[in-house]
Formats: sequence, structure tokens, C-alpha cells
Amino acid sequence: MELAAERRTDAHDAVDEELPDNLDRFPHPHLAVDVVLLTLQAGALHVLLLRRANAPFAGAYGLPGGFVHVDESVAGAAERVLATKCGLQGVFLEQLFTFGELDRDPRGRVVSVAYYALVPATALAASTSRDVVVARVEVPWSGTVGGPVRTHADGRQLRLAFDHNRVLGTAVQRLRGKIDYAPVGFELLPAQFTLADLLAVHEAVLGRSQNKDSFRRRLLASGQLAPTGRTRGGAHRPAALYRFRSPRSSGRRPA
Amino acid sequence: MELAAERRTDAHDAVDEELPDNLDRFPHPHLAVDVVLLTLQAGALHVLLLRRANAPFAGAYGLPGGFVHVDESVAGAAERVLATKCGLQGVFLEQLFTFGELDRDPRGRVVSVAYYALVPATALAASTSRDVVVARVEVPWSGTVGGPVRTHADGRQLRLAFDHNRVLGTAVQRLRGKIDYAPVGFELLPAQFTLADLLAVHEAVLGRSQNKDSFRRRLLASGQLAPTGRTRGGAHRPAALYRFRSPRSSGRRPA
DNA sequence: AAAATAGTGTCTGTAAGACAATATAAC
DNA sequence: GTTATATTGTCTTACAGACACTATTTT
Repeated sequence: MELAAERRTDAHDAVDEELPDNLDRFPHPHLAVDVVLLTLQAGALHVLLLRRANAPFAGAYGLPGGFVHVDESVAGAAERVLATKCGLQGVFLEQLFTFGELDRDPRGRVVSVAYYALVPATALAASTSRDVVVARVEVPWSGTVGGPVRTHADGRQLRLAFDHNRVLGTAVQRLRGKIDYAPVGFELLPAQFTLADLLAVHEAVLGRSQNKDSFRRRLLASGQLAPTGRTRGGAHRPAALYRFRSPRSSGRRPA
Repeated sequence: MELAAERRTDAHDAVDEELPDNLDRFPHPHLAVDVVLLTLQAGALHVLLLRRANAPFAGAYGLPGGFVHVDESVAGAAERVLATKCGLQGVFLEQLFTFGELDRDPRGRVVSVAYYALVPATALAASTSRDVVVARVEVPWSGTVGGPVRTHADGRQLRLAFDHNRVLGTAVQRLRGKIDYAPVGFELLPAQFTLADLLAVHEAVLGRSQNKDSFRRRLLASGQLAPTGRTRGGAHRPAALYRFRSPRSSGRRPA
């Protein structure tokens, strides 16, 4: 056993100069992508999960994922998974972390490059099937400490396949760390939104209430918001609707 | 060509339930790790590079790297590369980014999980060989904009193998974004250091001069520094030596 | 004493938190 | 008018930048 491992290892190391076809037969880790698709529903962070039809973890819920083909980039594989399994294109999608522990997949050696996607809740309305669940994410830690999270759907807590709970926890951690200085909150909202909407997003992501006044001042001063001139009437005084001003179109644009 | 790709792809996707040994023979991406080992020399950021003996890019310099074996974790592979090729253990080592473009390795399909390591310059004194160069990193962009960097050794600019320039640029970008809120500056210094030392680290990493007064106040107020009681005499008034106070040993510890 | 660096004290501008006051809609 | 939310204005506090001043060493 030890000897076999040593010999295989040495052979693989010897390919520094070349990777001929026959060396592809040497066992090397399989490579997969997993996508943490986050959205906001009822003021709470939610994640898209798929019910697994096959072993391992058949019947359990897991993140949408798939193997990386030899003729596609890793980012391309993530986009393909998002399109194929979630029916989504052109949404915010960013690399999260690569999970490479030995025992993370009972089928064998599978390293997974995790991505996280952010979409407005409206984008998910169509893609609701029986095996698709959008589960509420409950984060039992504060700040960017990190750690496991809990997922709830239909009133009960879900146990996720593989190390997907850890992947999801890492995604929440990343999002929390990023929302304060990067324009990612907009990705969870429709094109037009009020400041109260955006504040609710930040509060849901960060897990604690935010100061309303300084939030308004900060966002308005940041130049990231462009007023649309329109308002949205709720029960009382209507709030002004804004849209995200992309960095490239910083100037005024035709109405 | 198209048909063959289609068939292989489908076969690989069908392994959702199992990964039997014979399916390992289906071509799947090779997985490697690359380590960006950063240090500080003469007040400038430096990176450890290895002269490549073999093709491709024979004679050029590249980051230390290696393939991930099936019997080790990805992080373990990074540690092995760091130990084997740099003779270093127990240093700061963190995952950086996974580079998965199709054409990044002329030998074939190789996805690389990049790590970055931070070591004090003293740790590299021993491991100086002919094929090892510690090149100065020149960063032509400000802030955390990102982009290509330049590497200089022996007065001339180096051209790096593969996409290693991009990997290095990403490491610098990550370090710049992290040094302001995470205790990583210490990793580039010996155990005991003065506030001027630490300021020099921040200035070298960030590429611009920092305010001395507020830096002192901020660091002293952060609780991350523990005075050693000792001083280090330079040409004139000696400065107090501090050590990094790790979060877990927040209390006083026996002298 | 002069020079050079370490460290302290103080003033100022900026931005966030707190909170009061005003504006605009539905009812 | 009353109510509820949106928006603006003001006061206070915290902290970074700037700079003057003091402290401690070598020469």
C-alpha cells in the first residue's frame, strides 16, 4: 500500500516536463464545482438546494454542482452548473474557496472549487421545481467569525450532503465581509429599489440592525446610487427608487 | 472532435452516483498547487522564484508548485511544496485563488490552486541556492486595483512561466486588501520588532507612505502588540520592541 | 551641545451614531 | 387631522491626519 502510493506519486511528479496522454491514466483528483446560490426572501438570507436523487446522500439536499470537464474552464463549469441546474445566466458569480480535504466525498477523491452567486428573489420564481428548495439560512455566529450555519425549509432543519454546510458557511462569511466595502448588496435586489430595501439587505446579510441615518448618508455619498426620479408608494409616504450606478457609467445617462 | 467531447462529457456527468476506478481513466483536469512565497527585503516586497530546469518555460522562473497527489489534501500539497522546494514549515500559508483557465499550461489541462505564504526575510537566508531567486516585486498599480506586476532580480526584469505573473499579482492584491484589518504584517517580521519595523512593512506592502502617528495609535490600541520590555538601539534613541499577541493568549503570559 | 529617531499631546476635519424636526403619502 | 414612513438637519463622539513638543540615545 505504502509502496504503491510512493511509486504512483513519483511517477506523477516526474511529469514536470510533459503530460502525455497515457499519464492521464495515473489516478489524480477529480475536480468539481459547487455553487452557493444566495438570495433574499422575506428579509432573510436563503440558499438554493437540490434534492439528491442518487447516492451518496440520496434524498438529502445539496448544493448544485458538477464535474469540471477538460474542455471548459473552472469558471465556465460554474456558469454551466448555474445555467443547467438553476436556469440562470448573467448573474453575479464569484469564486469562493477550493475545498480539497481527502474525505469530503465518499465516492473518491474529489476536490471542489466553490462559487457563490447572488440573485434577486424575483429571478428564482420561475425555476421552482419539486427537487429544488430555497432554504432559509440561519447564521448562529456574529460578524465574520465563521462556522456552520443552519438551513430551514418547510419548518424543518435540513442536513446537507458532503461538506456543503461548511461551503455555505464560508459563503455567508465571505458575503458578510464583502458587503460593507463592495457593491454586492445590489445583486440581491431588483434593478430598482429604495434605500429601505437596501438597508434590509445589509441587515439580513450582516445579521444585525444597522444605523439607518449613517447608512443613508454613506450610500448616497458613495456615488453608487443613481436616483430614478420615480417613487414607490407603500402604505404611507412613498420612498425614492434608486438603481445601482455601475462604475463605468459614472456620468449622467439619457433618461 | 465535437462528438468525442460530447460523449466523454456525458460519461463523466453520469458518475453522479459513483466514481468506480475505471472512470478515473476518463480524462479529467490535473490539479496542481502553486505557492507565492512573499517576504520583505530592503524595505521591498520580494517573491521566491525557481529557475525551471525542464520544458515548458525551461530556463524561465516560476513559482514553486507541484501536482496534488490523490492521497493528500490540497492544503497538504501546498505545505509539501513549501517544505520540499523552499525548506519551510510552520509559516503563514493561506489559500489564494484557483486558476482554472483552459490554456494556462501548454502541457495540457492543469488547474492550479494557488496559495500565498508570508515569511520574515531571516527565514530565507539558509535556503539560497543557484536555482532559487528572491526577486523584488514592483507593483505598478495603487490600492487594490490589481493587475500584472514586475519582478526584478540582479538588476534585470524576469518573465515568469505560465500565468504566474497573474498569480503573483493576485497575491499582492490579496495581501494589500488584508493587511489593514488582519494581523498579517507580523508574518513578514521576526518575532520581535519595533513599531517603525511594522510601519515599514505596511508601507512596503501598500506601496505608499502611511501616517506614522495614527499608525502607532491604532496598533497600540488594537491590543495586538505586547511590549517585550526590551529595546533595540539603533543610531539614536532606541525603540521599544514588541511581539505579536496572538488572539488566544490574550492574557499575560509567564516571562 | 548637536543630531537623529522615539514617543506624547493637541488641534482639526471627517464621518458615524443618536435624535429631533420636517415632508409626504394613505386613511 | 392622524398615522406611518421618508427625508433632512443638528449635535455629539470617535478617530485619522497633521504638527508641535518632549524624551533618549549616539556622536
